[in-house]
Amino acid sequence: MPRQVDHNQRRRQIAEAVWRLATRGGLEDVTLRQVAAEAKVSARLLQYYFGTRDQLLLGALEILNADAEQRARERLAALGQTPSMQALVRGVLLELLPLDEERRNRHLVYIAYFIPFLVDPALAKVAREAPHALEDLVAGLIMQGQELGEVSRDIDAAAEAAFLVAGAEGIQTTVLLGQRTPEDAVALIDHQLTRIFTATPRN
Amino acid sequence: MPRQVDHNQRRRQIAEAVWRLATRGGLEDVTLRQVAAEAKVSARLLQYYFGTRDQLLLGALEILNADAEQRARERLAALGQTPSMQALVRGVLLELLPLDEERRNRHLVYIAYFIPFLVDPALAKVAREAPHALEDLVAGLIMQGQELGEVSRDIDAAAEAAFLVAGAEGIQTTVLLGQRTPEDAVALIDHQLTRIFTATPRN
DNA sequence: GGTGTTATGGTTCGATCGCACCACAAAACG
DNA sequence: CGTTTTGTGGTGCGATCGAACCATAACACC
Repeated sequence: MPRQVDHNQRRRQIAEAVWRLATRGGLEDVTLRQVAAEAKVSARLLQYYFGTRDQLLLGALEILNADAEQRARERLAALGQTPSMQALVRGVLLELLPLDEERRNRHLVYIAYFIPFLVDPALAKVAREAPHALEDLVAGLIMQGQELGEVSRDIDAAAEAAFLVAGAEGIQTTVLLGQRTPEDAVALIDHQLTRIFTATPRN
Repeated sequence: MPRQVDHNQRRRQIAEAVWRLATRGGLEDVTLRQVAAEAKVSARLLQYYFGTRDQLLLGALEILNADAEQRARERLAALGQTPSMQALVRGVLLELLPLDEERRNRHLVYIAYFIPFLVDPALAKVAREAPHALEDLVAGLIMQGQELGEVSRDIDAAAEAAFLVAGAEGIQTTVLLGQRTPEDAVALIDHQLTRIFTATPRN
């Protein structure tokens, strides 16, 4: 029956099984047999599409990252043509929070991968760039806010951006553990945002 | 040769082996045989002192938590008899940062345990209390700072405390990944502290 | 319509896993 | 001094792991 199948779709189907297992029981539960059963394919297919187990884990992560990036872009685009800098920063930070099943699972997968990130050089390279890019993005938005008069000149954009991103990441953890509701998490973010974005746009 | 051995020391010796393996390769590398080899005891001893593998993981975590608590108390006591509220909050937050090998490894162990925390009810109970207690502690210190005039009355103590703890936790992650130096991490914390603790003590 | 390539299922192997079980040495106790 | 308790090593079992291997059905191409 072959040759009419969409390889990307197959890889995605398998990758999603990896995510589900990783969020459910950590990386140690991501065995070839379990993935095969979860994805409802034969174990042989995993080898065919990804090769070894390490390559499977890496491949599944890359697909996840590509997904996350696209979804973030979509959500930011949904803010409209001329959003305020505050709304943009808010959108970026909220992307880090486990506000829906998709984002929750994504962060669980990242946590499951964390230790390998520190050890395996191949994985480390994948992780190195993203977070710093986020900080720079937020810092740039705050500085634009200063240009537009939405943010006081007294604010240290870089320092505040770094702490905002770090804070969102930390809050994410508490939400995952059930120590805080998503609503409280958003409220904490907004509390900091209203502190930083005090001035009214000069326009 | 038995009966003159210190059980607590033996358990600690084994627990330390668990930590080392967990920080090195995640929980999936913490097998009974590996732990036995790392702790330089026979595999049989693990069963004798901890029982099943799950109990071993849980026991090792409890020892780690007890350690962390005692070390934190020591470090806070080292601040002197009448430290300022700002210094106390700083001490608490810095405890969350991987500033030395001990704290770095401790946080790596926590990350390795994170997924099981969400799944296994026995582990979940252990984790549930600690972080919230930290937030309450910091919030209390900030409110004391308001009483003493170190902190403006306009500050929302609870919200700031939550964001400080979350921020410290998020910064910890970036330091572990090598994206930020420990010095930068401390500087970010201090930047927020000097914002909150503006007023001079009324004496 | 053969022929080669692509996609898939099934099976097997050696290693390793958690854990139960057995043997025994040293101390404690009567 | 004998017996019980406590601490330790070794070994074996059933299950499962990752990965290699074999077979073959469906399509592409000529």
